[in-house]
Amino acid sequence: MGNHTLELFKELGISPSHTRMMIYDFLSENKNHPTVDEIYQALNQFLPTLSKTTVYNVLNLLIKNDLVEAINTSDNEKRYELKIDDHSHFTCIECGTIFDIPRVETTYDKSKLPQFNIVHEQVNLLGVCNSCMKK
Amino acid sequence: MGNHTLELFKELGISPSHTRMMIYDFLSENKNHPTVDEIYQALNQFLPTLSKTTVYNVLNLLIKNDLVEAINTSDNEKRYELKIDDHSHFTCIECGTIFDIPRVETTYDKSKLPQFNIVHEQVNLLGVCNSCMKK
DNA sequence: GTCCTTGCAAAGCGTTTGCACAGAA
DNA sequence: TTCTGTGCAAACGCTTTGCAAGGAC
Repeated sequence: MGNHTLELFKELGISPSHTRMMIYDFLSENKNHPTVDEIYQALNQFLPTLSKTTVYNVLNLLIKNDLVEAINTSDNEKRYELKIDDHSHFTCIECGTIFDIPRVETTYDKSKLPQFNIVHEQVNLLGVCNSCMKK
Repeated sequence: MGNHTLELFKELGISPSHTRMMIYDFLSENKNHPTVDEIYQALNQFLPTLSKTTVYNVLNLLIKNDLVEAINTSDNEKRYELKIDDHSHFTCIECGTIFDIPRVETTYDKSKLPQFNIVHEQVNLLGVCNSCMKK
């Protein structure tokens, strides 16, 4: 896994520092859209001198290189995820958790939107998740 | 228009103060997803003692009453719109402008997502708008 | 009088910036 | 040496909170 990350970074010309690979691998292993604080808390055990600034620096670097995507949440806090598989999101309006779901297909006529050069689409379903429904 | 707003507020039990109706009417006439600051700047001419706190207060009140929806943008600033017509969004990745577009239909199988009670869906197309393409 | 809207000031909090230190090339 | 990754501290900007003054009823 780390080996794959190493090669990926080299291909993109990103110097593969320990911290950068740790953050990338963390996102690769934790598909729950963590916040900066959650990434920081988790990695601080292994990198005792880690700072949130570095987490921000690395995430923004990975975003520039199209490896990571930021999700803007309603509570003014961004969440981050690897930009690898094409999927959609379900957001629970009770607890705010974001779930990955299989890609939701859309149907629209591009010729009716000639004023836009559409390159990407996001679908977010909203509702109540299972554990919140039980409450 | 103001008359419609007055009745709408009364139905919902919202006391129809001048400031509240002004903010609602502003959103009704300006479908360009303004920020709090844009609303404040625009209405401050007519309400010289207006404060941003009041704009926040009113918007959050309208959100609670399902009249207004907040859009979370990538620049950590929320944008607001009336929650009336069912539409989708196109966001320009160059200038950040959000355009309303006709509702984009989705095709997914609800039975394959039994763990979620889906009540709403959002579609956001991303790309470059006309005026940014010319640059 | 009581309740509620408004708004000033301050706090809160996520994020970015300035800058310096240390390590890599 | 030069460049670059890291991290402390401070600044920044949007949003919320505390609280008091004034108006509505």
